[in-house]
Amino acid sequence: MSIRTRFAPSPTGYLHVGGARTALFSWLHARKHGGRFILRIEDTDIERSSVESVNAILEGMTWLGLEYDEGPIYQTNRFDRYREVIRQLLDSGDAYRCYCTREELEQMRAAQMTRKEKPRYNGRCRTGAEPREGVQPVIRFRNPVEGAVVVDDLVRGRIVFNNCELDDLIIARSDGTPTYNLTVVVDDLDMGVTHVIRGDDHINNTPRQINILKALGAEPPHYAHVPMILGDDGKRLSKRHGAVSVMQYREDGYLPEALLNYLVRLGWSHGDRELFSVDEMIALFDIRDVNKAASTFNSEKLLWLNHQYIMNSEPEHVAHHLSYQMGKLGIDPADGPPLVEVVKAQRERTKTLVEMARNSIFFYREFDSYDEKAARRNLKPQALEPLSDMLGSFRALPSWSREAIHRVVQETAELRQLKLGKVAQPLRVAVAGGGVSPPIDTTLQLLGRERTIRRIERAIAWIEAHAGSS
RNA sequence: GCUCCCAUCGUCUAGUGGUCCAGGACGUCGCCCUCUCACGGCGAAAACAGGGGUUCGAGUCCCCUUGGGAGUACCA
Repeated sequence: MSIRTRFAPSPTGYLHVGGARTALFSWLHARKHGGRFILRIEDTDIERSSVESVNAILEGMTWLGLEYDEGPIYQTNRFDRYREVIRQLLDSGDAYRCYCTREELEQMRAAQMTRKEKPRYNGRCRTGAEPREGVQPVIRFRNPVEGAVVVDDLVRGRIVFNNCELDDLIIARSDGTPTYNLTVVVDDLDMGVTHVIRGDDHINNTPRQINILKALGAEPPHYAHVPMILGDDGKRLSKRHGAVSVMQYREDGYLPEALLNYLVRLGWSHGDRELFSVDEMIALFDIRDVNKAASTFNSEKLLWLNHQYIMNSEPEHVAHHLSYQMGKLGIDPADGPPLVEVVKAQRERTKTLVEMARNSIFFYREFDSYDEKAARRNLKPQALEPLSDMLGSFRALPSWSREAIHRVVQETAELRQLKLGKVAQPLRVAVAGGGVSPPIDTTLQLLGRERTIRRIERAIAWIEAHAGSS
């Protein structure tokens, strides 16, 4: 039988990194085995679900490149089918109506707690309860009281739950809408899901779901419960607790492949290897190799990985993502050197695309003022002569090539008997506005002759104007 | 409280009873390279939570303790 996996988020927020990793594992498992990956939207909680969230999740999946083969399937479109299954369970005696009120249930739980018992439904309506005036019943699944449920989890190994620990869960609310544990079971069954890969916060739901499946006469799928991701503070990373949206990483200048690579290494590894292309992940990933322990999200390592991808990916690819950041800064790439060349010049020194864009603004637009510290250290009267020398040389330079520019800078240093730094650094501040830029010849070459000359003139004027005051 | 899960450097991890005085990576700290910032190179500090077993031998198997996490909803 061909493998089918699914990612089933509830649309109550954006796609966060924890969900993204679960989706990635599920996606990888399907891709590796030539199976199919299904996206299902678990929106039965109408109160908390929203179309904005659905769009945010879809957007995140698209940006990461986790394309799905089927879906998105919305549970709210399947209510008829759930009702049908609930009817079936009712008819077979595997479910029953419960007329207990919320208040009664709360009291019951409170009493159990004080007795140090596990709070659970006591089965009061289990053996046929009379309808009560003014109470719309819920429907409960009749869980077996004897025996045990054995889950052979692909990452956890064997987990055994005694049925006597489980209670009769609600499968339909008093308004008739189905609840999570019922819809999951029905959907996974109908969609032919062979491997349920999800967060380990669902481990405790698994035996209940298996029991429902059995009542329906179905064979349970394989389960793989992957550990949670913890935040920097060691607490669970979730929507409720400091989870970070996948799309935030796009805004912050990360490449999707870098995030994917970081996520796949959280809880999974392959020897000493750190870098995996998506194809390599597909080839090497095995759900059985996933760790059991929760892991902590480490932004520093993600940053390093991002830098690796910026340095080693095709410059065209990086440039494509850089253009998004340039756009946010209001810069038109047509106003300066080709983005690809900027990428090649900047990639070693910027860890994010945001940083790269910011540090490259001066190629496209005039800067307002010099970096104060850099100007104080470099734009001094002593720099006047070398700058003037170079201004003349650059005007006369037959070809605006890196080699020629480099020669000018070097010859100026020799002529004035200065170290290269004493000449290059003032020049750098003059053209870039600050003390940091790619190698000086590359910087000038990309900037172009006209801009270079104008900026040297500006710097000379600035030095002369500030000569007295410093 | 109860049920379930987890436990190797600060962090991600390798390790499937001997080859581990525990390997790699991020980060940190030195040194080298250098026109700035980086990249790169070399090196250092840094861990088997604790206690009992089993075994000729345990990071690796078992038990307990401790510490984390999840669930315990007419949420998913």
